[in-house]
Amino acid sequence: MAKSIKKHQAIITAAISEFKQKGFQNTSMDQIAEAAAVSKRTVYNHFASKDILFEEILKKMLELFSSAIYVKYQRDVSLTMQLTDIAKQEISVLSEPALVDLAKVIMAEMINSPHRINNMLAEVENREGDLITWIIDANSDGALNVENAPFAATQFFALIKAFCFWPQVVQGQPFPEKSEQILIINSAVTMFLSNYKA
Amino acid sequence: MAKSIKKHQAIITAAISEFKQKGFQNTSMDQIAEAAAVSKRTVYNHFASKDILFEEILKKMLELFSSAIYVKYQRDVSLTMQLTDIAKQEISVLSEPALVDLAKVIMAEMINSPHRINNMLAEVENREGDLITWIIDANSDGALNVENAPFAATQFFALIKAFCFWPQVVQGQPFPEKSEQILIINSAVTMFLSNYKA
DNA sequence: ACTAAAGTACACTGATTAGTTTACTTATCT
DNA sequence: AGATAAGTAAACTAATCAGTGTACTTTAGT
Repeated sequence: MAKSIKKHQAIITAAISEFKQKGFQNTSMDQIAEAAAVSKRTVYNHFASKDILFEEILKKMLELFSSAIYVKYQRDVSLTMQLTDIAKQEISVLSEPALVDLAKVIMAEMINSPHRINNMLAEVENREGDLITWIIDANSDGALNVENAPFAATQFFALIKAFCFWPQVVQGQPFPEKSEQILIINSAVTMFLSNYKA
Repeated sequence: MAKSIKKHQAIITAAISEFKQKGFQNTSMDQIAEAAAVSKRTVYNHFASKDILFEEILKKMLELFSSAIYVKYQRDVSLTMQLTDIAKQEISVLSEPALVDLAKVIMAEMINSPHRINNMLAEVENREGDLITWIIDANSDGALNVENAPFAATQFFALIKAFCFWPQVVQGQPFPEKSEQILIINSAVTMFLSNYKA
């Protein structure tokens, strides 16, 4: 039943588009149905309620961004290069417009249903795990001098997100140009290493 | 007419309390009236519409946080001490629960009325101005070596807000203890200076 | 071609809510 | 005390919206 799948997709696509324009609360099921060029009844045949539709969409969008950062500490590669690589990977994730959309939708729902939101946003936020293990490895190799790896990881990402995430989410600012990205990354890496290099 | 003023205050207090619990959209005027122990008609006699009530409250809350950071670059005081002082002032502002409430309410409205929200949040966010001038002064005194003062100021505050603002707003985490605050501040100051000290 | 699943159009319920009206009561000021 | 400004209670309007029921049509698989 290819038709059914197509309709299903159309509903999801339309709902994402509407939600990110107006938020969850301000989007009616009638609007979604119309945007999807589908009858309202069909929307309800695919998704039992507005809440279920919302959660399935959040889940779907989250999957897009659950990819881990690929890093492994390498003794024979300069710390600067390794950290730069990590930063670049993070920026390439943050630069997805869909991620900003997701973050906005989630933020807008924060007050209304914090329970539903918290885990999800934590997941988007917590791409720090891989950096933490990298730091620990570099540390036990004697290359870094970090007492608190999670703390340091948060600091490193903070130096990136201050330019490449929060301004976009909160103030709708455009994502920094490539040249600015390089500045941001280099400065974060230098700052981090000038403080934590063993 | 002291009575009238009291009612006015009660409405504002109740509205703030309701908004921060449920957001703007999810709070009805009946609920506000009830929480203020006031008739609904009285609410409308004081505030012509729900939107006007909302904007007046946002204005009022913002005033609470428009205080500038008090800093002036001093050649004869160590950079570490001066920066630590700046960080402490920033943290004391961020630690106000009312600020987090305000930020949450604003975030929740972001999608629905970005125009209304943008300037306001920019104001809450932009406490950086004073640090920028401090950096410029320190720079021309030869104590720092910063090419881009606003950029550096953003970095410095990012190192604080990553622990003392965003986790509270987004995930409802508790504000760090005094002992943690000291760690955060010291680490931010050290990191900043180890990179930018002339 | 036939059948079953899927989709449609549309009217409907029930709940919520911003904002109003009205007839009445309570404070405040002189 | 009497006039006036403010507050109250409760019913009401008009709109929106989630979700349902139904009778009908389209599509897909065999």
